[in-house]
Amino acid sequence: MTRYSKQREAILALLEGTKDHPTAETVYAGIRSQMPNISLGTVYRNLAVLAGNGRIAKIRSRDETLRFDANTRDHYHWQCRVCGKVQDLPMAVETSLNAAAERACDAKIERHDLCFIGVCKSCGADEIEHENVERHKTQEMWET
Amino acid sequence: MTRYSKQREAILALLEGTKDHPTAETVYAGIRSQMPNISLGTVYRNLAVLAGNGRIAKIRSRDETLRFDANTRDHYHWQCRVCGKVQDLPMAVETSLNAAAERACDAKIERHDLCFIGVCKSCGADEIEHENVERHKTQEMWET
DNA sequence: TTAGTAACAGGAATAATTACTGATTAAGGA
DNA sequence: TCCTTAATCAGTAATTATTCCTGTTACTAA
Repeated sequence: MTRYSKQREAILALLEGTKDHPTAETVYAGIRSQMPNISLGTVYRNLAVLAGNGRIAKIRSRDETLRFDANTRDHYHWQCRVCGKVQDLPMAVETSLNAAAERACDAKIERHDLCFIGVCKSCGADEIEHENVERHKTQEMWET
Repeated sequence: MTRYSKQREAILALLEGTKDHPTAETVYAGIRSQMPNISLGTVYRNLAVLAGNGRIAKIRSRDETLRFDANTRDHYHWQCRVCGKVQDLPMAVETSLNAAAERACDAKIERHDLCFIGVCKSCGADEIEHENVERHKTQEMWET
């Protein structure tokens, strides 16, 4: 039986009030300003409870730690590969992909997670040319 | 300067010889059978080097730890939400999605990671009905 | 050969997350 | 309104995944 708790409400409210996808640690920092002695364990526990309820979604982008999102309507994300920022993408979900995937494997496909990788405008501005590492003969040999 | 090493070669060979997407720990266990005193740190370091080279790809599915894949051609994955297994999906990559995404955000989109979620055949067989948790009035109230 | 340095094994350190403990407190019933 | 009980809490210890450090080994180029 899930019971009301001020802490859980605050966590949900924080997530609903942001367009970001904060990590557990970020949620903790945010809640602490209004509830100074909440514990990190409580944040983790409630994120798990809320995710279990389907009130929030856990998302995970490449190389990143777990992030949370109060927008549980199925939607896509994109991440800047330079600064690592993750954002919602206001575009329609291609549900037809699920059927296509199901044709290609032996499973009942229910949904999909899609994250685009790119470079955001501000990072693109000062992006440095990719280093063109000189490859040594030896390396080429075994790297073939 | 990247230099030849037996350990790195073994790690790459193991990844190339599997259709799985092993975790670092799994790679470690696999290599240890043929090279008993390789260290876990070496596995991590070489996975990072190989991923840096583009020889392998890091993949991350929801709720999972990092996994590695020697197939660096862009391709999709699917994961069983019951047993957690991750597999390749033999279907074409929808590169047109990148352009669609780019229209929806202020960034240069380069690629995308797509992972389908479903239930594999063997898990589907013995899947149990989702518990229909009785919601209490109080919970409804604050959960609205 | 040998100097230089990438890579190694082993282990310590860090980061993220989960589990435990005893104290609180919401919720339903007397 | 007052109890009972179990969910939740704060605080902390433990675990897990990953990275970093140290002294040693062994490719490579000269």
